[in-house]
Amino acid sequence: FHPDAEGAGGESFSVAIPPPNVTGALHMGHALNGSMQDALVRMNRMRGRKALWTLGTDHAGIATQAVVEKELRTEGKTRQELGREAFVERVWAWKDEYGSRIVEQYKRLGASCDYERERFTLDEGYVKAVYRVFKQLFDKGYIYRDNYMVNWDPGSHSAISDLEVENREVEDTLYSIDYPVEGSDRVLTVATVRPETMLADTAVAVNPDDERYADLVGQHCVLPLVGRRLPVIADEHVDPEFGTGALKITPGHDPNDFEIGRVHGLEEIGAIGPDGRMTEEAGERFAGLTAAEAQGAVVAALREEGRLRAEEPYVHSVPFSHRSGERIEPLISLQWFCRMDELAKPAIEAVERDEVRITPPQWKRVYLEWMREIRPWCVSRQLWWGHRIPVWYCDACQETIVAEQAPERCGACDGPLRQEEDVLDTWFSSAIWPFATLGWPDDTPELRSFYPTSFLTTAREILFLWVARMIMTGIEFAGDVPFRDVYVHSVIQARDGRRMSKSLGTGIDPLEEIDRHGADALRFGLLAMSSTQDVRYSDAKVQQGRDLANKLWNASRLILLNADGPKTETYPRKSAHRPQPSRPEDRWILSRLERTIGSVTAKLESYDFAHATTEAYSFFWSELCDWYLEIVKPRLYEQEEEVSATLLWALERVLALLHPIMPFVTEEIWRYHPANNGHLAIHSFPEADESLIDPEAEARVGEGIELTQRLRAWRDLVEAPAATVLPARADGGEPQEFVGRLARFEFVADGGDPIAAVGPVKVLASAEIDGEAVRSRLEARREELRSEVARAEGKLSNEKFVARAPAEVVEEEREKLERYRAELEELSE
RNA sequence: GGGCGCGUAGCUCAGUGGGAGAGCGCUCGCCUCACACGCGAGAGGUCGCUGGUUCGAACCCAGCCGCGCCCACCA
Repeated sequence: FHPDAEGAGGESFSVAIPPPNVTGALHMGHALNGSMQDALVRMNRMRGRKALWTLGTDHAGIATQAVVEKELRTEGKTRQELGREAFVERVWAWKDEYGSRIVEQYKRLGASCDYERERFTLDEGYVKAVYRVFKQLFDKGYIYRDNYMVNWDPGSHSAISDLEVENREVEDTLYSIDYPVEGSDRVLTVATVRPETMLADTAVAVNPDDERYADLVGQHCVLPLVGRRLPVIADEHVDPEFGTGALKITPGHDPNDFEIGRVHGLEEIGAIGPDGRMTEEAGERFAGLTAAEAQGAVVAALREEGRLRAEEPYVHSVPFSHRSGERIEPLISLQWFCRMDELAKPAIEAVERDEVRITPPQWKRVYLEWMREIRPWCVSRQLWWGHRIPVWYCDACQETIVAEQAPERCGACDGPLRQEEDVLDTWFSSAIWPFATLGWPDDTPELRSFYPTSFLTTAREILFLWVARMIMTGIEFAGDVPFRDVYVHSVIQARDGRRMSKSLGTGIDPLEEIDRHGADALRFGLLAMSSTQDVRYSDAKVQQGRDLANKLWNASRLILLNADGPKTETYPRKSAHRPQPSRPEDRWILSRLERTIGSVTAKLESYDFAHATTEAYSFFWSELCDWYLEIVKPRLYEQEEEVSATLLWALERVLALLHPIMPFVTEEIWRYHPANNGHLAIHSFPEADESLIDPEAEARVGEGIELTQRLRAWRDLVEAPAATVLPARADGGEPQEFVGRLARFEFVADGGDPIAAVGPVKVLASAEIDGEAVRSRLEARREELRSEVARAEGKLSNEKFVARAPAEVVEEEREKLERYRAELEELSE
């Protein structure tokens, strides 16, 4: 799993794993995603490509800091008490102890990652890459610092990006509050679900076309409880239909109002602080209260003053932190931002031109639409765990220095420097994962050999958060797209159709499933149930995988213990060589095998894992085991050479074909195969051999199989005892040998009058058969045939059908009619 | 508010213009010397509803009903 870094990118096959959080445990999403990546990595490795699957973990700023802070709390400590340096040391200690857990779990899944090249988003070389990127973006003028409205997460005490916010429906109370108009007895009634934010109001807005208030624009209201004069402004954002058509403007605590405020040059007041408590700006009465407490107090005060016009329940969507689950507090703060528009341009073109192909294709449009309206990215976080932003301030001369390495003193005044306290958004570092893991910014052999990577599999939820950003940084910094293909896979839901989630208790632990059924079973099951649309987790599919592993083992045992003579020598013994059998059944299985190889391979290559797995399954189970092995058992027991060669060859190819999906059991069986000359993981992957495709043998054996099935069905219908061999006569040539053996019929030259006809076979009378059952069976079949004949005749007597349907369809219908008529004729004798 | 997707056998899902499929479950018969995690044979579906296009519709089009997801600054 550790390929040499040599040669150009085109000769290799490389994949960068979506780095799991160091705090994480393997969940079903990892397991599915890992199964897909491993299937393709293993297939390409077997094909002789230099296959690198880079593994690593993400430092996951908020999540990891939260875990360690929780640990501290149980000791009665806080991170503030510990101080930044000691706290960060503590997190590293935690990482050293627990950070490899998820890596070990990937091993249990069978992921063929390069465990010797494991990376971490905070390891030394990676930090260098992050700082280089920050510096270059700053120098280009993309990164800047600004006071701006951000999503403040009171849970993690940090700003978070728009993409880390989720909206939930919440029932709040909508309060209507009267704002008296200065120098008049009129009032403007405004509506709000957050009355406490009124303390930071700096205007009231109405729609410019709203005639009701036209005369008030330019006048002032007086803010109740506070007494501040608020200008009445006109702005198109105000919907005259909503409430009274008057909107309180709180630029400090509402994203909409912030925009309006900037346009109108309004004052921005912060009445709620980063700790979620009211600030001095809220006034003496409220300062220090939590926002929720303040809400109660403000409402009570308004009620007392008679300003509260109405209260009504109101359902609307409210932003919550995806990280901490707490309600977002929009507020203005000084943060670092990254302009995205310039970076987005080439990333849009790359996808438009299919330099990055997105599968399934509908996601291409979703990506493009989002990218075309991309907004600045707030990249700073008020955390301690992460990449501390490489910016230094000189308090003496107000100089700001951005550098990849810590400068000693201020370049301008030689004064002392202090580094920015904030760290970078975790996604800032994961955005450069595909090339930073390969050693960028150094020109390493790995980078030359393995960049760009071959493909990325992902759930759609991180298409914007991660995938889009990797495309942008890849083009900007590594000079090429980070991957050629993006496959957006389905989400595996809980058994009841809900999301799998820890908080809902709906998660299914893949490691428990591995314990229960084996990693191969889980991998098979996940691939079989996956598709492009969401599916419920299916225990049955995993069990199907387990059953397949078992079947592989047992069928292999039958073959390996009997083929090719007694096994006393150690392997490698005799190679499985390409057989050239003469019997139709041998040629049949080889033909079916090669077709399956071609089809399964094509499906794996196009990310159609569900069909690839089930097709391989049904070939192996139904055709190879149920039919071929049963057909050839007598020859196999005699260790006949031709059947041995055919079976060993087929087994080798089936094991190799299935290895990318079920690596453990196939590798283990391979140890016993006489052609073994090393690990199956690096054995060659089968390529469909067209010369073995044999339509003639397929047709001939197909007939035998059909006849066998009809004979067996007939036996069941007439309730013939299972073990009894029934006498029969075949007019016009005896069927293939296996038909009689597998259906338990004995063909005799003569033997009296037939009691029934099953295709070309005449069943003869015998003591075990109930004559009445035979007669009713015959009648049932005649009825079936009469209805088929009627259906075909009806179709063919439709002049329009005959005239307009394609000739071969009409011809097919005629042939069917002939066949059914002939059989009916026969049975009517 | 905009966008995407789904509704097919009891369950979970394939099938996207020419006679309805898989796995599980169910019924019947089999401990047949690889496998009972098995073998053989079956039952089971007006393909959400209503219209339309077509010689022909689960499949294409329109509308309706039900469900899910993503995006979005109406207090």
